[in-house]
Amino acid sequence: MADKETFYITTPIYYPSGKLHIGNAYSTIACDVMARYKRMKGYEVFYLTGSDEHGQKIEQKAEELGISPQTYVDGMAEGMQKLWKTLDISNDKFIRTTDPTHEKVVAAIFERFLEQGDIYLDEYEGWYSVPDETFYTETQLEDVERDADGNVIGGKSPDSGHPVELVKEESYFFKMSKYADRLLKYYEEHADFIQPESRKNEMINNFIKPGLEDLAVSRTTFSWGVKVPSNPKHVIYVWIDALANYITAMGYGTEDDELFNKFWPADVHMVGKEIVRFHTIYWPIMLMALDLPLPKKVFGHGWLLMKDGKMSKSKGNVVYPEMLVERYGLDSLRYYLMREVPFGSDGVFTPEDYVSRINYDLANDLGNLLNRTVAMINKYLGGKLPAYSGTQTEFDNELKTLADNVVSDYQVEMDNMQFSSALNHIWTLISRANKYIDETEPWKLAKDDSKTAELSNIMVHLAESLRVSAVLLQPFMTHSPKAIFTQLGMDTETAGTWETVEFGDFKAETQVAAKGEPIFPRLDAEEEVNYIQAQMAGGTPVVEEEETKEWDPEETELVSIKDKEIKFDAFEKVELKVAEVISCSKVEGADKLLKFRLDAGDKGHRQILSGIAQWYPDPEALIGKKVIIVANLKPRKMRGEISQGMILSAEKDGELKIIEAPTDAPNGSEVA
RNA sequence: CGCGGGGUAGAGCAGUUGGCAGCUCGUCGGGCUCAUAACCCGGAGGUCGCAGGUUCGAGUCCUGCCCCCGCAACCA
Repeated sequence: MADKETFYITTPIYYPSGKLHIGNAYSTIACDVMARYKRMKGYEVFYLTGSDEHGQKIEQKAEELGISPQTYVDGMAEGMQKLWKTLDISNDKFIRTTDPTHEKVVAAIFERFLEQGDIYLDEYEGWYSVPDETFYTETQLEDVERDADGNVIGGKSPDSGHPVELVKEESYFFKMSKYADRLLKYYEEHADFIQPESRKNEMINNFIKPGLEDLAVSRTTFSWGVKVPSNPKHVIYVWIDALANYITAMGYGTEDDELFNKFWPADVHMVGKEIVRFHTIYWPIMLMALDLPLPKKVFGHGWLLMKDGKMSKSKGNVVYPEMLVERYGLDSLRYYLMREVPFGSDGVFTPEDYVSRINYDLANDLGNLLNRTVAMINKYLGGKLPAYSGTQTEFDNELKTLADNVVSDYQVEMDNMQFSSALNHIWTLISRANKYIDETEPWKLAKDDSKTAELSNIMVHLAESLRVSAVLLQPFMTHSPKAIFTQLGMDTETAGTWETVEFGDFKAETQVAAKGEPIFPRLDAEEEVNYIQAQMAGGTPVVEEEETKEWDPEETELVSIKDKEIKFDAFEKVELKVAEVISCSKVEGADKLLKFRLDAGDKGHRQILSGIAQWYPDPEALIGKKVIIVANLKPRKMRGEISQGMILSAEKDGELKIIEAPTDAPNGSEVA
């Protein structure tokens, strides 16, 4: 007996610098659906997710909070795994880049690259952008400045536009260019390596054809990471560390590499479109250098956007999955995400869509179909359902034919990870079944005792439609399919297996549930839309009836936009001062910026730029007002003008209002 | 000429290799009574952003233009 076919699928490992939102849940659920589908079809599946826990940002974040980086990431990793549990994610392992075995293997991989000459040490002059914490190559820079001989003497970061400085730092480099030809050849020979197709051209045209630059793979500016064994002042930089998780998680490079041998190469790396580049260029090259087979597919999915653009806390449009699960159930969330967004392109979340989808698809079509079917079987047949015995009428034939088509169409879509389309197909069967009831009019047959056989046959066909739908829904929904089998009196094991996916495969008499509870209760659309919006806006739910209770401040749930509480000393570092507006005008050629001349008790006046022009069409009206500024913020240039601080404003829904200080507060007085 | 994604029914979207323009919701009308005020049928509603071109035939291919949205510019 041959071994089962294997299937190895991964999510990106998430960087734990904030609370996970619905977008992260989206990637992970998508992988989960795929993993469950493959398991159902008999594959031996390994599903990996995890967290990427090194780097400067983590180091800083932990410092701000006054805890060690390890303590910080421990907490974040725990939170992440709790969320995956809430979402019924069926991952086989959760890899952390701070796992000792991972760190050990990463260090060994690095040393091997060094020995092979793939990595070399150079005291390298690079163009470094401080705010981005990133080095750029000459070809990446924007607004490049050159001297008379054509040598580059300056430029701007392609990410933020900040001027870059020439920094001399010792760094290790990976010779990417060495492998470029082999990589292109791999692309050619494996047409579906990068999906969707459009991203492949983007990679080739933007990065490979212009010539791959060597990649800096170590840092000396921070220490939270894997040290280079032979030169411990260097920390291995993110990509070698992070990407290697896909093989270290399987035991590669250790004595226990059974999993690795069994499952590598990965069948699918699921990634967001922003990191396609690292997974389709650097990762394959690293694997070539390790002499390992390359993954079969990298799928770059789109983003789940909000109606007014990308999710952002200041816009008040962040949706957290926990809230949706708690109020509407997990299956609804998983269904919505997989149905609403055509996989590969971007999708939009709106509360209206969310509620509609639940009501129309889940409550009205699917839930109600089950409910009316079970009710009729009880009412007309005493709850007894005979075994399936083939099609009797033209209506039966049509229904069965459609079901057979759905089963095969479904597989095509699932294999291509077109989850939305797969669900679409399932719903054509559900709709057809609802129509079948109208066509066959069971309530008429019920009045005639001689028609019991006919009636039974109709009910069996309905039950089979529901059962097939439920089988196909199993990767998407972790509760409802079982509830459907149970209400129909079917054994959840035998009724749900892939072997019985065909219409008519389930052949047993059953006794249905005496009273079928609706599996998806219908929602009051208006009320629920309001509820979700209130949650998105920042959390104060619509409950107001607790007025009468005595006020206990300890019980108040403090609503904070930032993720973590800060200690007092972190706040103390910020210096706030009262300043008087001496003059104020729009910055020439800038839409949003106002330029303030301020008396903040300095030796002379200071200038601050603020992006609030939109709300103050008459800047001169601000002259003489007292404002509050952050006085010890590092000055930076904007639009060529220096800005020496920041003016505090109140923000709600993206609208800004300057906070004014009392008019009799002396200029320069500290706000404490 | 910064990069990228788009413009198809009132709204949100599908439209594979060019071959009668579709889906969901809404809307109007009808049917049914088993069911969660659910279900089923039918109608109305589209210059496929604009202008050219290729073709027997273009939403689809080619050329030019217009507009919108992300990102980056300027939001500390």
